[in-house]
Amino acid sequence: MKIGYACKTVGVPNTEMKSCILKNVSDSKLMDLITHNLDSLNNIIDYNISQGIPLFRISSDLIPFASHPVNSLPWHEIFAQPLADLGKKILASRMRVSMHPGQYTVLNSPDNEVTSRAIKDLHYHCQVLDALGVGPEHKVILHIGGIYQNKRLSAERFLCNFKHLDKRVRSRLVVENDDKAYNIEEVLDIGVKLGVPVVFDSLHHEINPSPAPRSQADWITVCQKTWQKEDGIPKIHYSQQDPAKKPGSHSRSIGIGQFIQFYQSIPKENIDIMLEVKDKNLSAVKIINCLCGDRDIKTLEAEWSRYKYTILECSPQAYKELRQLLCDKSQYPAMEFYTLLENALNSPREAGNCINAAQHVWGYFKNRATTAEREKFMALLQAYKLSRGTLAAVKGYLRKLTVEYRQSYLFDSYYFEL
DNA sequence: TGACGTCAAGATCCG
DNA sequence: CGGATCTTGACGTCA
Repeated sequence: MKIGYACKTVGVPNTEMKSCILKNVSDSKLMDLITHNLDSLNNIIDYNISQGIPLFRISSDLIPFASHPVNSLPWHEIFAQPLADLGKKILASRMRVSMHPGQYTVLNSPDNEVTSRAIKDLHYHCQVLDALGVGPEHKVILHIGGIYQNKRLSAERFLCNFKHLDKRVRSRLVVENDDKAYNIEEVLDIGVKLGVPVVFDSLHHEINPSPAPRSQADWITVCQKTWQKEDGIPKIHYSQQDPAKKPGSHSRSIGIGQFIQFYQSIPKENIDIMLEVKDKNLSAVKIINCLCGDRDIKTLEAEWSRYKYTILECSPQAYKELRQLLCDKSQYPAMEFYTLLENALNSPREAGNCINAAQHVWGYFKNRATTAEREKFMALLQAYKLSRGTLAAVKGYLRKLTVEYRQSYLFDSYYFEL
């Protein structure tokens, strides 16, 4: 079983995808952006390997305006070598990758212009995976689309348009239930008719369930049967509702307790789980560390080193408890560790604790900073204390010092992200 | 016509 | 001038 995350990282340097707006597009701009994005993707892959994250969705932003007429670059040829090298690295580490066009790629639209753009976009996504040289088990995930007053006819239009896609594209496509229009039963009907694998999305299913009285585990089992040998291990999407936001909004992090409850209810074999969550790789590492019995305390210590200043900000009490939890080097208390972390991160932050944490971080610089830097930090901190300045300004300055003085321990910390 | 989702790019404001 | 903060963009559907 593989656990992974989608598109971007949190707290990993040099991994961002860059783009530009349409009116600023030029060949040279696109060349720069693609060069940068491929470098970022390479850094993401390296990070995934270093953390033992075996499943990853590549961002559609990799090639800006890829399926737009404004991009006429033969990027596929120009960047053939770096793409092939990336693919080799992915395969050598046994990582599984995927891509997922967004809600605006609609194959079943009655508007021919829309479907024609969708076809181009699907072609682009497959082209990336082809250029990487990865097999057909590295998938492109697609939703069915709109309803247009008649779901039956709209589903038939999907079937018809799908059958006209390139064979290469068809061999990579999988379909997924969405949170508004097509529930899992309807997607399964389409998937079975086309011989296309179906991805079960847990949160979409909770919001837009099929009326049929089946459990999530049952639907997953049915979906698993739509995956053939060449499609690889059946995959599902898992996410949790953000309690403060509208239905369908992904949670800040994956609650480990709720995840384990779900995990215990589903088939353990023959399944990969893609997490969709705001804290991205952080939740993936958390889940993997909790499911992996053979990791040791050093793994948690490395995690602690990245979370500690944020925890100090949230709750000095939790900070103490977590330090104590990691004292016994013969244990591997992953569940307790992450449960404590989650509780702390979910608690509201008090200014006093934030100031305390900032002063701890300042400790890295106080013996090497110039007088001007010291005065600047003190001024920002004082302004925050008096509600005349923001914590963001204080932390922004600490981040700047972190880069200037190359404090790698802080640079790898989530203090500036969480 | 605007909300929806996404979040960096771009624009503007501020000291 | 640099940094902080606000607005726009790019996509298609639906109310």
